[in-house]
Amino acid sequence: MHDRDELISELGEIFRENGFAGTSLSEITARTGLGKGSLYHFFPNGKSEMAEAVLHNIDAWFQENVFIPLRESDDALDGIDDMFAAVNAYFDSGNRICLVGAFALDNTRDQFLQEVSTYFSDWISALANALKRSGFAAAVAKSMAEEIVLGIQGALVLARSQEDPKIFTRTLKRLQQRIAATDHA
Amino acid sequence: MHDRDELISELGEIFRENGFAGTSLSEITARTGLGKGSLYHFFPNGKSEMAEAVLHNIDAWFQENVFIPLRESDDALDGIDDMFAAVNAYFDSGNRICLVGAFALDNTRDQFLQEVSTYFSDWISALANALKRSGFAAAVAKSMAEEIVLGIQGALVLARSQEDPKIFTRTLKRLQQRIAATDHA
DNA sequence: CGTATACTGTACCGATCGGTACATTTTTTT
DNA sequence: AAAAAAATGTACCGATCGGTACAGTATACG
Repeated sequence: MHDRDELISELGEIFRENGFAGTSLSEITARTGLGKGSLYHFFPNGKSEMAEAVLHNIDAWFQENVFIPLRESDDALDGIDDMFAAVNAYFDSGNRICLVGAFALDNTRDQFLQEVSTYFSDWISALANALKRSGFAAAVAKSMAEEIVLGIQGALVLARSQEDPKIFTRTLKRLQQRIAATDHA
Repeated sequence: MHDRDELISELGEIFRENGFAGTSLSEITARTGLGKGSLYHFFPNGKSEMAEAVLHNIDAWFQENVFIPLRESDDALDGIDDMFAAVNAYFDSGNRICLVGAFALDNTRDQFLQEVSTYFSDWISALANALKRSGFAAAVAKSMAEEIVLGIQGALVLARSQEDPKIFTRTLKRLQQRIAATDHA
């Protein structure tokens, strides 16, 4: 494991596969090659601090690659296009789930409530902002943003259930298409 | 615990809250009031047989209350309306998650691949069938059905992440609305 | 160089894990 | 009532859980 960032993203993959409760320290030591000594040196609070770090990394990635472009791109529609491209890359064209969404579903959520909650609310508000800037009325923008974010989450669930990542990519296309097809007031 | 059915639905709630990996036998004995002796009498294969039973019960409920009405209602649009009502009731207006969707996200899926996979494919195909009967072209019906099922799953994720069940109910309304608003070929 | 600091491996902890064995109790059947 | 079957409580199993202690090693820095 080269650096801390690489370690944290490997931790993320482990949590994605097994869930938080389903991830054991022994799997972490096996997959990362790090002994408990090292692990607890980097994360004195153990498993939950590791998950915090992973969530923080995810947040930072989305801030940089999705939320800020959405809010600050000169052309709002360009920012939205960039979002779809970034999201498609991040979720590996439907082969990778959303860890935050997975955490949200069971009582893991309660342990990371702040992170889980703001991840989605930031996303929706950044996207609504871009839609508004692109000409939609505020209420319409808010509603569309919610629909898009939720559509992405649902597509990830369905894609995995069917072992068919194309469900995700075609959903992304449909959502993107609908923005273009909708009246820009 | 009156009967086996009541036991199985309590098991379902426990799995919903904790996930499969996060559910311990000790929590099950505490919540159901049944000792290990009884539990292993009813489910000789332990936790995974309990989950199988829960998934089977869910499937039976959806078959009866959703899939069959969708396929066999005299008026296809009535069947679809019934689906939305049944789904809203089942997911307790956004206060209850979809266990199958939750299982789909992590490696729990692999242990129940058949059940997870057919739950969604049955749902989509039954809904697509009703949409087709109501006048949509086959390809459109298939696409709409996928969009609706995935929208429901995404809404459950988002609602829980925000502790706001209204996200679910308003998504249901929007999806239902869109069927009416779309050209019936 | 020497010394402080960062990192790591190993042994160990009590608690809990899922599961088994089996005798006892309760219920059903005759 | 007697016998059979279903259901249950308890004690116990080895394995693994997350976490700690700490000595040892590597690395950075003066």
